[in-house]
Amino acid sequence: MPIPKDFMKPARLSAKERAFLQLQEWIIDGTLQPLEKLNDAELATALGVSRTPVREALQLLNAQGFVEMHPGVATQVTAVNNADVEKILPVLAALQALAAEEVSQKGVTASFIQQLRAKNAEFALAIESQNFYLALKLDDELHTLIIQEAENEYIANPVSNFQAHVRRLFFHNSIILTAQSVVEHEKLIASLEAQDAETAHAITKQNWVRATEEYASRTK
Amino acid sequence: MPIPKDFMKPARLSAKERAFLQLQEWIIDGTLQPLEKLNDAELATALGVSRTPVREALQLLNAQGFVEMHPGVATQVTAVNNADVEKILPVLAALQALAAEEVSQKGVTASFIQQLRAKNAEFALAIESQNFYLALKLDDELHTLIIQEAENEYIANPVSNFQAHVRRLFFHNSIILTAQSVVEHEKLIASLEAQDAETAHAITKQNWVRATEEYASRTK
DNA sequence: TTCTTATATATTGCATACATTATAAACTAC
DNA sequence: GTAGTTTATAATGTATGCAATATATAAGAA
Repeated sequence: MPIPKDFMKPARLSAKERAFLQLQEWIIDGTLQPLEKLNDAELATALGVSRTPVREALQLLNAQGFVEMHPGVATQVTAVNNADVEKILPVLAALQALAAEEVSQKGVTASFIQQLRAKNAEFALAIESQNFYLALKLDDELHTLIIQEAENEYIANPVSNFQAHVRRLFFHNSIILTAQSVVEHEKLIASLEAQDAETAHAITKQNWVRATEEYASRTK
Repeated sequence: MPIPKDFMKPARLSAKERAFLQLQEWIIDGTLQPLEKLNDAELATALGVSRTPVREALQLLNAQGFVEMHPGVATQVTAVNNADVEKILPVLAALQALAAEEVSQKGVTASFIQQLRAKNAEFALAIESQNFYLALKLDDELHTLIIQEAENEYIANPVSNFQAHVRRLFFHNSIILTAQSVVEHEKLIASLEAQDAETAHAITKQNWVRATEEYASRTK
């Protein structure tokens, strides 16, 4: 019986990876608050490992913009500026729109379209039941499906980083999702199906731009 | 006499930062060839430091896509796929175009426009004298000026990473620059001056898309 | 011979001790 | 009392030793 390789991999995570994932989660969900001091020795004992893997994880989080390092002074969680919604979402929109455009040009299979529709149906249910965190997660997954299809890691990597930042903004009450997204998703899927790259691009961008504007109007 | 803060900073770089910058440079300019094995102990002695800062630098390079790590086996320089030009440039174009759009909407000062024109003049000279590496560097600097003006680190960070990858592709003879860019830059500057966001966006995108197409046509 | 199993080796991963740096407190000189 | 200097402390940065892992080699049994 052939065992899929991918199944074996997650079995053993290195201490560094565990530390990274745990700290990132804590920063995103607010367990570790913005500007909170991160003493590596303290974190090491808390995570049951030595300082080395903790420091390595902190440096990666620093590269991702979740942690600020001041050599010889302190390491701390970065601040959360709610106004950053207006900085991130346009970039996320541009990248996701580019992916949609590329996928549309390449052409798609029927089963891929079916996957998207299924995910959008789940998304609609989550919105309807006002489970907004689940909705955000499903929205991410829907766009990630498209990005994986684009097979462009230069899009996929920054997008996955931005999604993490968006999740943190969500936990700090900076983002809202509405039923309007369900309609937009369906339009997006239809344009992919019709290989209409221009519309696919436009709709994807509109999807996040609208969210940005909703944020802006709420804060006025 | 007030000494500018920024002047003091580069004076002392940590061993990790020195290792990172040196290794990145070596990977970009081909001193360290694609797929070359990177033994951290070896690199440590070569750089006159211990394994720790070297390993930290390698992990950052891994996050940036310059290094591949296979735990317990080997660490090596990532491969260079010349076809990646067609993956990176559209993304770089999309991000730089977004920056140009934002700057255009915000409005610009006369001195900023003057800076851009000066840089483009240098760029034109470099192209004319067929100093293509200098030209690439000046092109980067021109677009970086615009990106700094946009004040959006979610654009600036991935772009600076992509520029590093593009420089590596240049050293592996995957990219060419032509005098056409000089004309496009001038059009871009004019559209920024006129606060024409749409044109600024379109020109910036065209600037790299054309380079991509030139690459594609050369490889056929 | 061929497949299996030990074993040796090389590499990365982790833990810990030490060095360096930056800040704040205490102390001295004026 | 205040300014400047010294000293103490706490944090990060670096070096080194050891552990764990993966691969290749060699040995042994079928």
